[in-house]
Amino acid sequence: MSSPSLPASVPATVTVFASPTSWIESDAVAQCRQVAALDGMIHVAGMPDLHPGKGAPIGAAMASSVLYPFLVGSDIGCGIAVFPITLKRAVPEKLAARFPDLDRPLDPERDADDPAWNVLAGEIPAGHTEGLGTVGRGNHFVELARVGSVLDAAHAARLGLAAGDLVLVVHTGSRGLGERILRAHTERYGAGPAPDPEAYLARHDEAVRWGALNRRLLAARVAHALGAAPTEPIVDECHNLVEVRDGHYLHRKGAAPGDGRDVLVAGTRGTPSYLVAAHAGPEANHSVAHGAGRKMSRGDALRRNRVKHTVEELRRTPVGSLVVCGDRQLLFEEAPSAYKRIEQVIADLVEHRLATPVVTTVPLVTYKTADVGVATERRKRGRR
DNA sequence: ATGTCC
Repeated sequence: MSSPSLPASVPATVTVFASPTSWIESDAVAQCRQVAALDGMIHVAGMPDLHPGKGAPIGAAMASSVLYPFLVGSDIGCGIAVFPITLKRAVPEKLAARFPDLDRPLDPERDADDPAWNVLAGEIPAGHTEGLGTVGRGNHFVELARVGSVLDAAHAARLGLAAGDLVLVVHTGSRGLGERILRAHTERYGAGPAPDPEAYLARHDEAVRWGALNRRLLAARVAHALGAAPTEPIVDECHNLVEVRDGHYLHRKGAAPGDGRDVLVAGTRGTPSYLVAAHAGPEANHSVAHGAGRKMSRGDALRRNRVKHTVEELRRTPVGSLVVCGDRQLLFEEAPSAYKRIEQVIADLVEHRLATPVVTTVPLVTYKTADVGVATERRKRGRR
């Protein structure tokens, strides 16, 4: 019995999980269609935080019979983890000053006696020590937050969370390692598929493990600096990776695994985040959103927010939290107004039955990059 | 996103 096979020219299906009132840039949808036209592509699922990326959309899960490294991008293994933390008092002003320098890597030899190494079980993946224990730039952060609303009491209790509890939220990835892995591919094959998927996946898996280790090291560094005990994460999902699933390659770029996992969907540095129970099916490529999603490009955000906001109001947010960020440009690029409303993203996930909110986390202190002195900042920027 | 383009 011969089964009818589709001609290779038929593009994959594209589904975007956002309500009509949600703002999705047409450029991002166009990128989804471009991806759908790639050889071997089966289905593209756009999450409600969908926005344009460099060549490929961010906030998308893309299934194909062919592995395309560029669809995952350079920050292989990037993800968000949540660690419970116990502190006697949580005064943002006092705690912000105690955050360690998370731009300085942990050196296995020089910092051999750093207690953060206790989270290391086994070898450092790929033997890669460059940048280990650092947060990076862009949308990455380490945040001390307080559990705000409890929206699913039973599920929150299972996670050991109650209103008022403190958590560390860590968003970072594989730093230079993932970038090196993608570059090794693109130098030879550009945006083409991986000719040896197993070889790419072996290196990819190391970057995924490195990212997870990096999040643990960062949480341990902060816990120790704040006088608390390091803990295991209660949530840790990676949103840039390839998963081999149902005999296909499921690429996630800014999309978290949504099949029965708990996921922290990041808000902004000035609004709550949502911990959700995800239950996304095949139509959504088993994925959920990873955050609020950019509403403005970095360039637009810098231009608009430089005239709209003062540095002071971005460092002290509407929810009363502090942002540690010695880089003014990054502060403007990452301002809450550069992002979509997290409530709308969550509402879209709920409406499409992809996730159920469990708790909100409200920022107290968000670390972006070391807080340099004003004089140093002026020298760096070379003006005024 | 990134030891990135001065």
